[in-house]
Amino acid sequence: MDRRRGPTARAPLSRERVLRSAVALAARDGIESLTMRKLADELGAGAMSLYHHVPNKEELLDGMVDIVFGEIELPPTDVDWKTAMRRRAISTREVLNRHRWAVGVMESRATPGPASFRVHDAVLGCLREGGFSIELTIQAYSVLDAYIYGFALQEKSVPFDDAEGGAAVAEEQARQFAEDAARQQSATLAEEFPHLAEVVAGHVAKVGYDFAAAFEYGLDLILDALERRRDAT
Amino acid sequence: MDRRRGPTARAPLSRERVLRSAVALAARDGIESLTMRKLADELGAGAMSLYHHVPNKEELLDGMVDIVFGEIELPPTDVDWKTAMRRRAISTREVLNRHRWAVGVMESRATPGPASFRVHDAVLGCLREGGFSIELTIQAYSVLDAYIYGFALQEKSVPFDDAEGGAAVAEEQARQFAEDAARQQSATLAEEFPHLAEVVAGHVAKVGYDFAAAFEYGLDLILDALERRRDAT
DNA sequence: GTTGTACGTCGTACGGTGTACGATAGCCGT
DNA sequence: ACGGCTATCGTACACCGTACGACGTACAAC
Repeated sequence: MDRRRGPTARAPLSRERVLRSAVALAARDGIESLTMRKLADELGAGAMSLYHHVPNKEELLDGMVDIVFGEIELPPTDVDWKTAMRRRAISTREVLNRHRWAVGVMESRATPGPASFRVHDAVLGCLREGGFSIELTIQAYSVLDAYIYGFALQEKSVPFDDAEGGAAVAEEQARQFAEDAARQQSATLAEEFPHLAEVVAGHVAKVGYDFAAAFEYGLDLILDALERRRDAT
Repeated sequence: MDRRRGPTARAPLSRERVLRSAVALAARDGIESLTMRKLADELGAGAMSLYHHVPNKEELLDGMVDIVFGEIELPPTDVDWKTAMRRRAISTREVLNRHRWAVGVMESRATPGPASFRVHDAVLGCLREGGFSIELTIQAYSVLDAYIYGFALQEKSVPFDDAEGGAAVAEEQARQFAEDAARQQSATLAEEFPHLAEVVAGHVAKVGYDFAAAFEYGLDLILDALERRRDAT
């Protein structure tokens, strides 16, 4: 059969096309249903054809992660370090939120790609030019990235997106837990975990929880603290 | 055959025993080789027997995570909030480091167990009694946990444990990357990513990288910043 | 002591996974 | 025209989670 011409023609496979299709498939159906066979179907190809453009599934995931890194906005160079880092942090959260699977697969993946190197380098450069010593730059980088990825990790394991949904889910979860507690002889939620109950029932369920706002609050807290460390001594 | 007496006797299965064996197996052989069959072998039982004590593998993982949470030291109540949170944060990092797989499986797992509730409640209580408002307590909890888990996540994806190993690996990685760059027409690492090169070659490779120290530096930075926020207004 | 029943155990089997291997078919330099 | 090269893909294998049903045994009722 002719693979290049005619109405049944198909664009030729390539590493780029394979990776982009994989990202799209993961976005649409979730990472756990990203299968070599499904991915090949998506591309109108046989499963084994993929292995001519990607050595194995591990490296496929590596490549996907690097595509995600490529979507992160580099810290702008025409503003002060603080707003540059702020922009880049917010962009990173947005990207990790758009590709929720990415946080999960980044862990256990030790070989970063070029896009990853690019943002690491830009961030370090931004801090150095902002007047941070090498030691402080390393620390700042460590704290910021830990916070960003950790926040994305928490956010990922929560089944809602907006503040109102947060309130609803919190209420539901509290109700269900109280039910569980009632089923056995144990005390109710409010009795056994009073502080948790106070927070959930007394605040989150009332005003909801805005992830974006919470993220920026913590981010500014860290940025301010870093600035103080930089100006000390 | 007699399963209860004689030299071939074997302790009866139970949810507790299954979970503990699973944690041990994951610690020994890595989480990716934790298989229902292997776990059953480990317990001297058939694979399907496990399903009478655990509904499926997902809930097996949930149970394992809760065992890990149970190892986290609760914030002590006889010291001020700051040292209590410090102790608990360091303990959490140690536990997540002892069970590297835990960070990876926590994500995507949305139903927390009793041990998890216990530490959440204790942390919230510690902050509330430390004089934080409900809103600030939620923020503090969010920032701290994001930092702790994010740090553990970064640490996990690094193949060494101590500072000297860090220096060695950094050097090796830099060398390998330079080699990759040389193989194509592209510039060398130092030319393309100057800030990265500066940090890796100029500092990490020289003095090494001490994860524990870095963690505590960032932790104190955050704790100090939280204290300032609490005392403001 | 007998028997009915419920439960813990496990052999087998099914559908799904990643991927090794070898056959095939089109392209290009000669 | 033709021989190598490379991309494609059908088939097969080992391994995974787990549904199903047979089997042995503990225990309560009689």
